[in-house]
Order: sequence, then structure tokens, then C-alpha cells
Amino acid sequence: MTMKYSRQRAAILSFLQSRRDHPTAELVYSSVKESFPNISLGTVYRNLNQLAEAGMITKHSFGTLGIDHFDYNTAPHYHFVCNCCSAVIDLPMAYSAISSIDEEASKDFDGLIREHRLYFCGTCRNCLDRESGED
Amino acid sequence: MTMKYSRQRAAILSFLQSRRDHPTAELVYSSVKESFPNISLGTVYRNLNQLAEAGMITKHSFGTLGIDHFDYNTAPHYHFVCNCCSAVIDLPMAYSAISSIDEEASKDFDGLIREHRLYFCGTCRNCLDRESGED
DNA sequence: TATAATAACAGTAATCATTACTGATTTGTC
DNA sequence: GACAAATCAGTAATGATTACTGTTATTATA
Repeated sequence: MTMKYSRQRAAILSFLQSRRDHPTAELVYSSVKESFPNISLGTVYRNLNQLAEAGMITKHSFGTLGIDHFDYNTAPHYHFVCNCCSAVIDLPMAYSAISSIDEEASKDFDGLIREHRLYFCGTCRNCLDRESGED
Repeated sequence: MTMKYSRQRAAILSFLQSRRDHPTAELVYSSVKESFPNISLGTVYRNLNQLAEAGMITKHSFGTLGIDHFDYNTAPHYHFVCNCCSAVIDLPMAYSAISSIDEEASKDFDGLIREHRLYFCGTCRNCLDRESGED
């Protein structure tokens, strides 16, 4: 099935492009709703998944959060998830820094390892400051 | 709130102990149901979470699967998730092999990194064999 | 061993993110 | 412009998990 143009999808992609954080479908929805007042949440989900499938964006599913996050940046990179405010933040750490772990993990495993999923958890700067201020 | 003994929780823990795979709540439920025919799924979830909170078991939430898995083995170790059959398999890779990545990731990040979540994806031996047999 | 306090229970309803369905509307092509 | 197909808005359904409620089991104490 070829991908036909749609104004809604263009708006969704353009919104994602404008953000450095990693919006949820709900956030995309409430933003795009400003230009398309009667867009539906299902349309947002359908288009986000379609764009992800086409490799134009990336869908991140962190286990600790129960919500998917979408990223305009499709280059492989790692993320930090704040346990406190649930923010998702890019890490500058080079992806190649641990690119060999797939081989490492394959050594004593009978099966085919295709990729790894890695992210970090802790407390972000904002929440650290807020915590220390409250004491 | 102190933890009071219950036969249901004992059965749940005992079932987990007997397994090397990483059962879901649903699987625990259907198994424990054999000895406790009218146990409810809510009871299973409540106890699994309680045991996890007490550090007696571990709850694993892999982003790519939408389902939680529970593990009697609380020692830190890595997992492989089969893209094909969704099996969760322990990896023999030493945890210490990449224990330094928390520091690595902290280098250029302004915030506190407490831990990392890492797992591997691909195709398990069973599914590899099945695939080659079907061609 | 009876009693009283309370954690845990079964059963059920609610939640939340996400997906599926449906008939109407856009979009691209001839 | 007309036709086929993708997309839409709106809504219902799904699936994993959690919350609620009145009853039962467990445990400390008398």
C-alpha cells in the first residue's frame, strides 16, 4: 500500500521535527489539535505508527514507563528516563561505545541476536534541584 | 504494613521458583488455579507486585513486549527476548561485563544516573529451526 | 483456646494506552 | 471530472493492570 499524502500526517511529522524531547501520542494529539480541531487520537496513533514503520521517525517503548514516545531523530542513540518526572532525555554517549555488546552477548547464547535495547534511569537535573530545595 | 502469610502467595512464589523461564501474571494465574480453583487474577497481580517490592522476586518490563514478566532469580542478569515467539531467556553474559556503562553515560550528562536497563532482541533457537524448516 | 485487629481474599468494576471498525472524505491518476 | 484507494473522524473494542468492596484467613494477645 503506497503512502498517500495527508495534511494531518504532515502536521504530525512537522510537530515532531520541532521538538527535542520525545512526545507521547497524547501530546502530539493535543498540539496538532490546534491546527486540526477535530483530528482524532486514532489518526495520531495510526500516523505515528505508519511513520515509524516507514523509518521516518522512531517509536521508543521503555518498559518502566507504560507509554510510547516518538522521536524525529532516527539515528541510533541512547536515552535517559527520569524516575521522578518521566522525562525522556537524549544521552550524548556515543552509540559505538557499546556496539560490541551484541557480539559479547552472542558468545554463549544459542540463537540470533539482532539488536539491543538500552536506556538509563535516575533523576534529572530539574528534579534533583527541586528535591534539594524541598529539604 | 507487615506481610501476613497467605497460602496463595506461597503457591505463587513456589511456582515461580520452579520455573527457569519468566512467567507472566496470566501464566502464574492459570497454574496456581490448579491448586486454588477460585483464586482471582487480581490476587496474583497483587502478590507478584508485593513480592517484587519485598525484593523476593523481580518484575521485568520489556518495552517491546507489552507484558510484565516475573523472575524468581533476583541476581542482576541480562535477558534475550525472541521477536518471533516472545520467549524471555536468560543470558549467561556476566553482568559486570558492562557495569561501567553507567559511569560512561554519566560523563556528559547533567543528572544522576542510578541504573541501566538492557536486553537483547532477535530470534531464538527454536524459531530459527522452525523458520529454516518451513522454507 | 477464644477474641479482636487487620492483612489478604474473591469477585467485579474501572483505568489507561492503544488498536480496530465504519461510513464519509481526500488524494492521486486516467 | 471520475474512479479507486488511502485517509479521515468518531466510536467501540481490546488487553494488561489496578482499584474497590464486602467476606475470609491469619496472627498477636488475652
